[in-house]
Amino acid sequence: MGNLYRFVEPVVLLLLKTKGRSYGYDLAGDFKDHALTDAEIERAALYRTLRQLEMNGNVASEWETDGAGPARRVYKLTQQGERHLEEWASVLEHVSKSMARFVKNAKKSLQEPAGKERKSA
Amino acid sequence: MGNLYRFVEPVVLLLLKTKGRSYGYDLAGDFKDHALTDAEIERAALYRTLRQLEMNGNVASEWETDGAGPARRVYKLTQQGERHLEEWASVLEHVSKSMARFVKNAKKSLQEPAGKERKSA
DNA sequence: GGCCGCTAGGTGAGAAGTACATCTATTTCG
DNA sequence: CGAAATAGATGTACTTCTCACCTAGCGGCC
Repeated sequence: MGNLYRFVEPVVLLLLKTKGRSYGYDLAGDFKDHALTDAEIERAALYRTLRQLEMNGNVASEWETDGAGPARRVYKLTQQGERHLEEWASVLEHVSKSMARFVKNAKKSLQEPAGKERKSA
Repeated sequence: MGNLYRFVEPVVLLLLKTKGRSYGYDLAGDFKDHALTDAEIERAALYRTLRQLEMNGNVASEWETDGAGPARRVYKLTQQGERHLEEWASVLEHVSKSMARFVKNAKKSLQEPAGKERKSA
């Protein structure tokens, strides 16, 4: 189904909520487990999503220079971001149910052995 | 979540499967009931989706000039289209479950009264 | 007849979103 | 030193989406 930035956003929000604080490279690793798509490709989406989330006040970041390796931009959820996650959850709950309903109907229709869809012949 | 041609496609496929045969304007009416978005906007998506589906051999069309009003381009599902619907069903089943899982986790995380996400203070 | 409104199908074009490649820099390890 | 891992980011061509807009047939009504 492709990458869909729109779906990267809620996952980032949830990961930050459960992890408390994290940074891009680390989150990229977690995405590999949640694995809905290519990890290679998510990277660009991930970094841009994080910055966009910060622009909108849903996360806040600060540089962390101590510890090993290059500096990391560490993010955490703001209160607004938490509300945003709630919104996402309710949107996705609705979408999920719609899809489940669709699947149920599709399966039912497909089961019918070339019946219903004949042209009233 | 916007319009998403990608989601117009499976719904069209299913509608054609259950209705047997139909045309753009008629399908647009059905979308109003499935009502996830603006009916005004779906229109463009719908017509383009139908043509694209035909290009890919998932539906076949013919003009119907009899009956009242302007001519209609009437579509029906091909066998390939039926398989395509099956594929969609299995993709959406998976996505639906992923989303449900996400929602469950999000709710659980959000419930915790400012617990887990503290910075080990 | 002239006009409105419903039915019907369609397109142009700018905005938004996406995919992939590529770049910089720091640190660690052999 | 040079390669690999860590870390953050962007350029850009491409696809998809949105919205406004267009053509045309037919029915009814004044």
